[in-house]
Amino acid sequence: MIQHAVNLAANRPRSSSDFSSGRCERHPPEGGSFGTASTRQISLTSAGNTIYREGEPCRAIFQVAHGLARTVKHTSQGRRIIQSFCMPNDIFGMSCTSTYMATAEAVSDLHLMKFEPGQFDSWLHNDGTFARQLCTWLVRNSERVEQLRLLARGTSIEKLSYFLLDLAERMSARTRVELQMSRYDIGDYLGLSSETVSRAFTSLRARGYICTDGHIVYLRNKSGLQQLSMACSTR
Amino acid sequence: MIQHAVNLAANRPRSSSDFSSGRCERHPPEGGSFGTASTRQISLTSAGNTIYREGEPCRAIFQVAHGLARTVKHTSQGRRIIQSFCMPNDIFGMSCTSTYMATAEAVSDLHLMKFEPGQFDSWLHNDGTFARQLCTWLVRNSERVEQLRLLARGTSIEKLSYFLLDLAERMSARTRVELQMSRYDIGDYLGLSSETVSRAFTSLRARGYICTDGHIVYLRNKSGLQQLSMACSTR
DNA sequence: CGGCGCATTGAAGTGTTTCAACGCTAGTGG
DNA sequence: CCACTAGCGTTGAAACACTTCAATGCGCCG
Repeated sequence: MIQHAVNLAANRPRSSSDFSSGRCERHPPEGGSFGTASTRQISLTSAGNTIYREGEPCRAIFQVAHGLARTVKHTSQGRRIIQSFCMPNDIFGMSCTSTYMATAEAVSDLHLMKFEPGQFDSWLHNDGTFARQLCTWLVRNSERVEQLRLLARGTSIEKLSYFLLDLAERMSARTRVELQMSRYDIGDYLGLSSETVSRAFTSLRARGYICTDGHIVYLRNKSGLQQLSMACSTR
Repeated sequence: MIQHAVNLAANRPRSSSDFSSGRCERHPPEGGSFGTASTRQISLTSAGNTIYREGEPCRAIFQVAHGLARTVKHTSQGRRIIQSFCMPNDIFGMSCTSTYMATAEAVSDLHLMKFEPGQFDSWLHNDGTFARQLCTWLVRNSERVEQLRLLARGTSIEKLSYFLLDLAERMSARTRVELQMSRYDIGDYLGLSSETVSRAFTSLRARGYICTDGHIVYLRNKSGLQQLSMACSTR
């Protein structure tokens, strides 16, 4: 069934969920865990490297241990969309076909846990707790992707506000957010050009909502950002 | 875990998959099925009715037997987004919280199968085949939602072309598609205003790619439509 | 028959993209 | 060691697409 690959890690479950240890927000552990020491392999990848390409047979499912990965798709006409940024604990590489549905790349230097795709089927079939955790993860993931669709009608500034707040939350950061990705990446994630993203940054800076220092962003007025992002979110 | 509600039925699995009978595209039945006669209840709802509202406690998970439903969300500022159109065999009403994450409404007169949400957990926990089918469904659903995100950068005409082809495929229609939803619905699904949708229809009509007769659309040049939709899809 | 909702079309306004230019930084090779 | 190059971020200006507001026509239903 779930043989392997489509990206699940589109978004990490909010706040403190930790799939690999069997914990899940609002759903405390009930035993069981995502893989065992014997099935895990840690691999290192450096920034810019491709982990796998869309269409390749799935040889592994990954979970980020450290660093940032992205999964990307290209339309037939060459437009690029970033499907997800994968942060520590995020899973990617699952699919309901036998090939990867997106390309995965290391944004920064990366520590990855690797799982045998074949294991998933048997865990799913034999371990009820695992199955429920995975399904919860999948449903939550759907919700996050849906949230991204809600952004569709918003302005670039609203989208960027949402993006920054979301990033801060996923990184468990209060006000200091390190952007490891480029403006192009952000644009391809939010459905904007890199120039528009840049202008949105400038605008938020001019309003005093954020200030930037290289790749670090300081959220100076979170409630202001929240108000902006409200326009395109349900929270 | 999956207690009940977020809409899963964002999109029905491509072509002939039939979740309820245990069949799934590319994944033939392996026994087990989605519910049994004893757990099913058929309910009827007429066009325009609300099936449940966002935020309500989930009392049931639904599968469309006949007709069309939609699930909608509203941003904090009142913008409406249609999350999914649910066609026969589509499932909706699942969530990883105990409340519905979207509102479900009947677009046309509707026959629904109702399932006890509590059952899901126990099936998931005890029936490995059910778990794998559900997870496959969820992953496939994620892929479809991702596809909708790919549309983000396309023009209104490209989006509408994709929408019409997708609808035809889901309805197993060759060239004759009955639109049960309004221009507003289509707009809120594709992230466009109803006027822009209307203009896109006019444009496709002018090119001779489609012709319309009331709520019926005839696809006159499918390869032309495909070429247009290519810009914002991966197929 | 009147009223209402939906579809269509026009025109003006707005936001984003595209093309272009420039500064900055980091990495490279002479 | 330093110029050189390449890539990224920023900003400007023009072009483009979509939205918004407005008006009209149509079909349906009470």
